[in-house]
Amino acid sequence: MIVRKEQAAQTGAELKAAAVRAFARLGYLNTKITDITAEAGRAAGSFYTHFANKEALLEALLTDLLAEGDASATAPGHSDDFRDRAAVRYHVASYWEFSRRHHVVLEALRQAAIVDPAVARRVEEMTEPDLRHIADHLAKLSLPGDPVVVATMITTLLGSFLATWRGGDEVVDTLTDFIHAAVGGTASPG
Amino acid sequence: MIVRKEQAAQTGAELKAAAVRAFARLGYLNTKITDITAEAGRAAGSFYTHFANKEALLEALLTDLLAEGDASATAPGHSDDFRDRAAVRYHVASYWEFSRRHHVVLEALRQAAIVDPAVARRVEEMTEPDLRHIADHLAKLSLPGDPVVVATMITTLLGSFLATWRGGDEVVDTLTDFIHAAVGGTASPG
DNA sequence: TGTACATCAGTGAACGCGCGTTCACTGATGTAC
DNA sequence: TGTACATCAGTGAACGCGCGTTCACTGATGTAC
Repeated sequence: MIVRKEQAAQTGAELKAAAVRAFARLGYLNTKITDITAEAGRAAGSFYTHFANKEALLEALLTDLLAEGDASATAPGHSDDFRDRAAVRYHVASYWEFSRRHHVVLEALRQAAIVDPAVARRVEEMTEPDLRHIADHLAKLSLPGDPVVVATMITTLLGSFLATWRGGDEVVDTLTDFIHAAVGGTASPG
Repeated sequence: MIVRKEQAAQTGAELKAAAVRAFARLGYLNTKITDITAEAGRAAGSFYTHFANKEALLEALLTDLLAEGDASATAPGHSDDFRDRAAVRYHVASYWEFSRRHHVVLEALRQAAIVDPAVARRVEEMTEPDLRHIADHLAKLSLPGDPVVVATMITTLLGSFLATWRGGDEVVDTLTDFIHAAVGGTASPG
């Protein structure tokens, strides 16, 4: 039998889920190890059977997130001409959906990055492909500024705006219009 | 004589200046009281002659910042029609200049806000007039979205982008073009 | 299948480090007369 | 102006709280024979 291993994995998963709930309630930086174990209904010491420390748990959550991201990443071919409003909307909507699903972990990463430069670098590396992706799309347009700078503006705008905004889907359209117009897209009838 | 009082005020000012240097080097959240006093070349206990705690010192820095802000706030009349590129640039440049001068304190406030909801509220209150100011300008335009939402996008973009970007003045122009185009301004020759 | 021993997830009290904060003390500045 | 006392900024060692982390212990699961 391998019941014992499965039990342990299960407890580890429960601790991660409890951590996400605790982070959502208290914020990553304010969450103590005992907040997590209490949320999971376990003893304090139990935490260290599964994770070396709070940062290692966050790393595990990041791994889960990236695994899911990769699964849905290479989506069906989409237009990459940002003069086309639909192309912009596709990207904004993807980003929005991802942000909405994972906002607790993303916010936790942001907070961890503030205190720990190593995490900051990690988050940057993680964000870099997105940036490159968008910059590549932008390179085809005739922009007033460096494509990388404009791409940084767009990801910054999406990242921090979606992180804080507690609105509905109409924001996706407003963001789309904003960015579409900003990169010189043709006016849309809608 | 009032030498003693002056001396104390002087030391208090030195501690604030040392704190800003320490925050710049370590980040607000990572800075310990003794980092500040060491930076100022004083004993640890000296701190409490001037401030109740680290947050009180930050509040003092905020007061200084607001005082300076008010002094230069009501600048000579500027165009408030955002279809006019010069009007947009004026606002972006003001924001940029302010951000650049005070980025350490602004970043410290951001960090403090993460850990303490009371500070978060304070920062929001402090930012609110700016938001209203911009929203008012935008209300005159025919935008695709709610002016307040668009204004939030603009301040979010400026705030977080300028906070992280270590570039020169050419960014002001890129940001101006980005925002100007986004709010539907007419194309500019420059 | 049963017994004796080994392993290991989980427990929770205790330990100890880091750091904010205090406090008895010093020496210089201010005040009273 | 001089003396005696009061005040107060500044010192730095010590205190103590909060919390991350450890560790001896338990009881259940797994293994050997």
